[in-house]
Amino acid sequence: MKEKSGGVFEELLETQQIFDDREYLRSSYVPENLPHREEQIDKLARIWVAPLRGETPSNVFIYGKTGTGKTATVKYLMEELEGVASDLSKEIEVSYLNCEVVDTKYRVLATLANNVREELIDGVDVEDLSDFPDEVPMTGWPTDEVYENLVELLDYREQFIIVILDEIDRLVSKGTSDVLYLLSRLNSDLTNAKVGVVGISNDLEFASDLDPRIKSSLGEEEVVFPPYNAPQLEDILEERSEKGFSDGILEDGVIRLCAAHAARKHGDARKALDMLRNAGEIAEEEKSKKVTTSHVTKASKKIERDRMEEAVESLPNQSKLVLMSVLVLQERKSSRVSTGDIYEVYSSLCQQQGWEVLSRRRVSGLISELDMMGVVNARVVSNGRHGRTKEVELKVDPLQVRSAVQDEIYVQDLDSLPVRKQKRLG
DNA sequence: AATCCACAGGAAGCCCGGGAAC
DNA sequence: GTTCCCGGGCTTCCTGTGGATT
Repeated sequence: MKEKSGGVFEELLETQQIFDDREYLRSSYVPENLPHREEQIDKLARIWVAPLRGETPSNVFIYGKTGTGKTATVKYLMEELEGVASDLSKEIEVSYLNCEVVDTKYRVLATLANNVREELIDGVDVEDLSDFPDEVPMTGWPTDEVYENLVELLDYREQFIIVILDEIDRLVSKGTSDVLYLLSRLNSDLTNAKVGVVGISNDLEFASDLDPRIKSSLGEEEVVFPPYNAPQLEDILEERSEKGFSDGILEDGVIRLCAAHAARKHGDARKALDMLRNAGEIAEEEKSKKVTTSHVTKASKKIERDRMEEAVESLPNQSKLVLMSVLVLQERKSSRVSTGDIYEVYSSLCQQQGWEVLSRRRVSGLISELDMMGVVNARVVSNGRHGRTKEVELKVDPLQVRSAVQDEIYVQDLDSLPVRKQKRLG
């Protein structure tokens, strides 16, 4: 190995360092300073100071779209809270659940119980362990027994527990909102401990189809995180890039461009950061001395491409076949692809694969779905006597479609596919 | 003005797999 | 285990429609 020094690694070391520490440029990183969230932080801090004073904290609903800093703000405040609590030797525990993963009544209660149990084991002498309720298995117990177990664990000592339910709207849409009812009245079953519930939702409307009792009890306080505008995003990016990038590596306008892109996409700070980091990575690959706006443009395209590729790959097989039909038709006779054309090609492709042929109605629906995803562009046009149809146009790179689709589908002999006689138009 | 094409897209109901309740 | 229920994918049937053609 030694004689090879001077090779790859040294070369890499000699080139200009783009990143100082790219961790700061990831959206998962929780910064200690959250620009333009002073109002929300202030409001939440007022709520969560309660347990430090020995009072029960109010339950809170937090609303805001993705990338508006909800989770980061809450995590930051919780760290602070736990820090201050241990200074004052108060028992305050935080239990964080992501409801996208923990998405049933049983799992919420079980995960919560096990979290509480773990904290408890850390907090008290190990010899007491035999008194503890058992660990809840991830399946098997009746739900009410899990609940009793949880209550027992919570009440084991005087303490405050803050339960954070991230992506809480997932619970409601899956119809498991009765667990929220249980949580909302948890305090009435407790004597030593007090629980505060924090619900974080991407969906601003989600509370509207919630049982009014749950709504009023869990939503005692509401905090809204509005989307960032472009200047605010710039501030955030500025702050992160100071730590994340080497000094002076960013060309003027790079941050502004990233912010502008993301501001157009609903003020999503996560997207803005991804774009900035990607731009840096592209600059690094190109061994560039600076990160320029053209790197940002490339990053933006790359992100879009990756998104599309993932979308196409994760499509159900039937949809892939429909997409393939659009591709075939477009290559064959260029543009002006109509639903009827697609259906014919689709059904023969289907037979070729030995698959069931879906109905016209369904295929029409699948085309609409592809349209909504942005994989194709479909618009309804009327050709007078020749009827109304959708004109479909591929919106992604044909090569991408090919590579994504070919894993599952082997298309043989495209020339044998039917082509409808070209009708006269205009 | 009336006709009629080639679909769009809504409504209702079927089927099937999986999870909860019995 | 069985039964029940639910949601999603799908079909069938249907009504609606913009504008070239008659």
